[in-house]
Amino acid sequence: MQFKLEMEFSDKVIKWYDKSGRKTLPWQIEKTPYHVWVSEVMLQQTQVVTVIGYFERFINKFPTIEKLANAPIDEVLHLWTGLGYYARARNLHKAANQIMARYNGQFPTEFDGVIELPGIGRSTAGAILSLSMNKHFPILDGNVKRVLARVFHIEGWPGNKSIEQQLWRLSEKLTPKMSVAKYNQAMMDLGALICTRSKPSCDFCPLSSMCLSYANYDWNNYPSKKPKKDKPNKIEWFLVLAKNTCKDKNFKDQYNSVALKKRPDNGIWGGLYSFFQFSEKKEVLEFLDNLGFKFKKNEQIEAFQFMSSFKHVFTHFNLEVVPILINLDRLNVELEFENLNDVIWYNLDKPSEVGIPIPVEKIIGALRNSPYLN
DNA sequence: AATACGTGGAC
DNA sequence: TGTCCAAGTAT
Repeated sequence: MQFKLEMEFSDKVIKWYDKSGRKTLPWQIEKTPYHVWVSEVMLQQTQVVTVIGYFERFINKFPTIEKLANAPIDEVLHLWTGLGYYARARNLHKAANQIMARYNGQFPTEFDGVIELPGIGRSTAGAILSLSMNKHFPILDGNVKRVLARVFHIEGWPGNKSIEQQLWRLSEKLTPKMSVAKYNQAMMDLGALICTRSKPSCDFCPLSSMCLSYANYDWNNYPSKKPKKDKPNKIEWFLVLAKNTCKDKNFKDQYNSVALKKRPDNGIWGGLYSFFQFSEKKEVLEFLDNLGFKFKKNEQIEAFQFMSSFKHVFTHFNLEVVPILINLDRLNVELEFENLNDVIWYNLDKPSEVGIPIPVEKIIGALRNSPYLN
């Protein structure tokens, strides 16, 4: 009895995929473990339309696991700039090196070996093994969760451990022995194209005849919403130290450069290059003092140039960014950073290939397109 | 178990 | 304009 329902479920899903599923996304052309791996990681919490360009640039730059493993981490993060969740890029790079060391550059083919790699959890491991090797493993991404929660009326927020466990059991039970690759891809496509978050296209859904949410017209209640939480507001001063700002094109060796510092590998924007950041304004002055950078009172006013502040929204807090520009040329001083680690002079005309957070990109863009540095 | 981790699409 | 949340994982 149960057996029949499961067969019917996967059969309908697979037949729908043959007619209406996606088959020509960039990572579906050569479904190697490497391509599927990179795409699955990029697609974590990120929409397909955003990923496509990043995937193509990434694979073009790092065509093999070996090339990725041997690349400098800054280059990897450069290709990830703007995609967010930068730990994914650091873990990808780390995992590539593990694959070189442990598996001679061949992507592991056993579940235990795959899930051991940093940045790969149960769902991503299942996706790689099924999509690229047709191995029998279930997946449970946001799409599958939504489809299953609606069809079977699974109550509760899937972020809740026990709810997630229920969904995993369902996914295990429904995943067919045959055609796993097609079935898993079909479930993701079904969630992305038909069983969408809002206004699902139930008229075109192969599962409508067995869907409890369709029968009750209550798809909006499944899956349950995430509990709301207050987002704190934070403010951060970005110190923009600029030098060599001569714009005379006939004068060689004159560049527009700003100082950027590599952030620690853990925490927000880990491994990316940002301006010196301070949560208190007075810390900016203390920092300059410590560099031996003494201001006279009136000099300070001339030296500081407040650029337009702006808001940047994260998942878990709102950030107001206040860029403070100091044009070192005007002060006729030279700051030495020899005593500071991980500082680069980022040339606005010849950008370094490093990872840059979006707010830093915005400030750099403003410098390029405005008279700030003239 | 709950929280940290980015950015942008959709409505 | 604000809200939700997208092919999740690590700690």
